[in-house]
Amino acid sequence: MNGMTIGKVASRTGVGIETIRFFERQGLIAEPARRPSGYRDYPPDVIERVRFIKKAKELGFSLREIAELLFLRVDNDRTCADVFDRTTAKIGEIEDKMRELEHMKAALESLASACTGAGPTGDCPFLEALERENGARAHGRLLAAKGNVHES
Amino acid sequence: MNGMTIGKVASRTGVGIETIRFFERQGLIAEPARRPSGYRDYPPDVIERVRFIKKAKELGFSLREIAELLFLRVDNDRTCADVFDRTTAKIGEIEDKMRELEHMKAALESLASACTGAGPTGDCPFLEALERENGARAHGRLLAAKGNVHES
DNA sequence: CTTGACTCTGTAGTATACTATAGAGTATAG
DNA sequence: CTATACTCTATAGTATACTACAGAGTCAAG
Repeated sequence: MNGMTIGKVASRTGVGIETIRFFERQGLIAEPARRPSGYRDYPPDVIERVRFIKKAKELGFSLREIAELLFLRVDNDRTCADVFDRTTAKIGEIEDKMRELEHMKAALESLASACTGAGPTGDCPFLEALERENGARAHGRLLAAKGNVHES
Repeated sequence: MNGMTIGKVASRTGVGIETIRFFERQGLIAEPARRPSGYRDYPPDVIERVRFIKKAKELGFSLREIAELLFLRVDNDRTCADVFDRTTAKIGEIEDKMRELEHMKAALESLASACTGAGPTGDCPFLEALERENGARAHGRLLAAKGNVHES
């Protein structure tokens, strides 16, 4: 029984044929079996893998980082504790991203509600809304993610 | 009195001098005032702006998208309703990113807990964990974000 | 058994986002 | 004053992630 050709994978994932071959060269997807003709013959699970790569890129992960996620496993080189550490580190990175997104979302919501009410106040309403969020955070909650504010 | 030189902005934001000039050429930060020497003279709020650009990039926004966020405002070209629409669209994009991140986080947590227990099961434990999450979602919650699964 | 769509390898080109360098002027500590 | 650090413009180079050929072979409907 044959699997999918590269064109099928491309159309089912919304990723170009050239890009899929590129991912293969970069080691992000395994070299597939070949048909007698030399055509690549993909197993079904390549679809999930390509879709994951696509999504992760949209979330700001580089192909190198995506490879790290994809190769998180216990094997000859990595102990279970090592994988656990890397995994929790990745979880931390993701939580950071989520916090920043939540922050941006709050700023945009503030901007949207300000818009329905009064007009613009300053030069960059979005950054002002973000600042209001920063202020709210500093007083009410975490205070994190403000960077080093002191002079050098 | 004088504001900051470009080197100060660079050290306080963790962004290179060349990159700040690049952001200026791209229109992401306004051309600053100049000192008699020709040196750029930045107001304090450029710090927040550069930090925002840096963070937004880490969240997978392109410089073009970041510019769109930065220029969300009511002016001669844009009505209030237009800004409201764009803002809510951006909020939607952010919510999508957050959902994906939550999904990845759950997969990684599943991977971390599986690791402390039994050994690896298949070729790519991470994608398997992600699949388990997909399954859980399809049965318990949203069912969204699975893409088009049907044949073409 | 041909014709049009698909795939192969290899190489080259593009877009985005920096990053480095040259050559000259400016600022400031000692 | 002068040495060293900083900044200027302009241009060129790099890394990442594709994207587009060229030229040849393969597949599948009619």
